[in-house]
Amino acid sequence: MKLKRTHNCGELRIAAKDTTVVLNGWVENYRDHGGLAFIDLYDRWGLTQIVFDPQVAPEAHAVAHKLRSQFVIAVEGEVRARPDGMANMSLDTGEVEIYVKSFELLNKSNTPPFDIQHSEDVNAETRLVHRYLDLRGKRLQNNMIFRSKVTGMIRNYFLDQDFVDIETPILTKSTPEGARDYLVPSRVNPGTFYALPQSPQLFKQSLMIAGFDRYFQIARCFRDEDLRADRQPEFTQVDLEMAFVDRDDIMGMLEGLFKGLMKDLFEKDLKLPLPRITYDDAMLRYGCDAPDLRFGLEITDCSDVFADSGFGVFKNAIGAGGMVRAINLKGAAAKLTRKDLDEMTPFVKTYRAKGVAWIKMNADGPQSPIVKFFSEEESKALFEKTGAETGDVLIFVADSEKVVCQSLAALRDLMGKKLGLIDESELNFSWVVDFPLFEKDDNGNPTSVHHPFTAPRPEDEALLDTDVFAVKTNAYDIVLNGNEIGGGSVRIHDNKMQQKIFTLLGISDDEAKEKFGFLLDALQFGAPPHAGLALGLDRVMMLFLGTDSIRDVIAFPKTQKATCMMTSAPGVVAGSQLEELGIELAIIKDDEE
RNA sequence: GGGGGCGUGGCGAAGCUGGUUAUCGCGCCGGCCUGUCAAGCCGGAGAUCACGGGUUCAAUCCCCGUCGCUCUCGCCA
Repeated sequence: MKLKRTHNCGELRIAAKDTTVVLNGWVENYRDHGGLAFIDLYDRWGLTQIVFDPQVAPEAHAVAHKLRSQFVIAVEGEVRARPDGMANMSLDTGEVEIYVKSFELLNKSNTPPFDIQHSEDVNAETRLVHRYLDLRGKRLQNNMIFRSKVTGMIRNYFLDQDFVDIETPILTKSTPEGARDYLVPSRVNPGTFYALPQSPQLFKQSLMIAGFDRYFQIARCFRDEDLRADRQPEFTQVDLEMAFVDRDDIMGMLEGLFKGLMKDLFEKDLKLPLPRITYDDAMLRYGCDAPDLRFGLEITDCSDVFADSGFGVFKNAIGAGGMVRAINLKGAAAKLTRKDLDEMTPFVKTYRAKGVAWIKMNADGPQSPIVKFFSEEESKALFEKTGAETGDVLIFVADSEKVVCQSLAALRDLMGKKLGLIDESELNFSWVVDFPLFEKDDNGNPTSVHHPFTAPRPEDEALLDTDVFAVKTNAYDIVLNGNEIGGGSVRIHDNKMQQKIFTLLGISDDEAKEKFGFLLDALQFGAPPHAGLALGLDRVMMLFLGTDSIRDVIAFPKTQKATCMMTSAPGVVAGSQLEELGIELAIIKDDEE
């Protein structure tokens, strides 16, 4: 190329008028008036209007009409102030335009398969096949640039705090529990496999034992599980670990990070310390361990009111070991129609609840299909307990604890939106603490709530021998607008305790040795007390950018079936490659039969 | 593994109680046009109605299956 740019497409202002500049970029749009022709030239910095005037440069003008969307050009021309009344104040460069003297066509472009600057409504297949074009659009460009800015700030923060950035292996070892692993066959060791890391957990603990007090990494992680709007098979964690610290040190470190980000990115002052709520409290009041605290609508347990109720549905649920809980939708009576209320039942069936009961507190008395079953004392106790007043709506779910919590948590979020209680511009951070160490799996056996390296609270250690499900941990999740964006814990740094936890999890000594032997060994060589946390960077980006899809914050995301539409990954491989790896496929493709 | 939504020129939509020349907007191609900025005016091209099967005299439309995208429950230590 002969014409190398002197400026980018977003930086020229009126002060540059009468100078000669060279711009490089893509043609976004052309408006050919036969005489004058205008071109919108853009790059990632912005957009500048180019003018082809036959009186200024007849040769350039003569070929300008051949330019098309996405052609790549270089123009040399004079910066001029736009004529009076012709400035475009919606553009940073809108007070100027470039009168072309000469230009160079650097490359042509096929007609793009969709409008690059307005791709929101285009079907996902087309956009993902041509991801490089979607990424050329302003929205995704801004998202990726924003992400780069944020990761830069995060790196600077931790480096300023004297953390060491250390890379850990991508080819590592499969571990039991947790998500399904992505496996990579070893050519040199036929029949064996590496696993891609679900997180650098064991490496960062090893780094603590190695003395790299204050480690961090922006690390790629891999989990072979089904995808969601906020879940990709490969995703990014901001991973950190510190030695000689306790829970509050980690939490304080994170609070400092977010305070800085909020200030630098949004010019908001984050009030510290962030609110803390215990896991038990969160489950009771919000039905989930990552409550959205932007609005109220707390859950009230009404089981004691209905333990002996004349309403069989409630009584039986309680009798079966379940519970009845309610949400008082304050002042919602006028906003919710009968249809809204009836639609809650199919909504909660997703969570295996049988239905939603409701009471509309009308001025002329409670309106409800169920209130006739209540005794006067029950009604009185209920209204008192839930604070129900005229104009409110009470909604109930009666079932097992899990179903009640899940259903009411989902209803709470739904109603928060529907009733307009959520300020979408708010970024509401909080901590959830004191998680249990174990929960019951399908067979009633203990399984880690966090991961098997989380330490029990010292004061709860005795419970490990008597009531494992009562043991709490110094684990902590950070929650943003009802989304868990990160979590961590104080780790086990004692070999005996680690072995004990493995035993409680039903991991045999042999298996523990095979899978985690190195960790058990390392814990015997002066492992310091340590704790850490991992942030889900993609989710943080989604929330900061206010987007509903994780695909909007990842340059080359995968589809729900975990394929890449641009590269067509995953793909079949040559038989010779399999042979080399000692692998034989049990699945034969149809067209090969 | 289960449930829901979607699939019609390049893109976005309409159509369908079964019979249409498959409609519209954008884009594309050609022409006109010297102040536009998602320019305007005139003309034109472009569609195996996702794929396969079935019902029917007749299927874009109804039924079954498959594929793809998407939301979601399970799953995600």
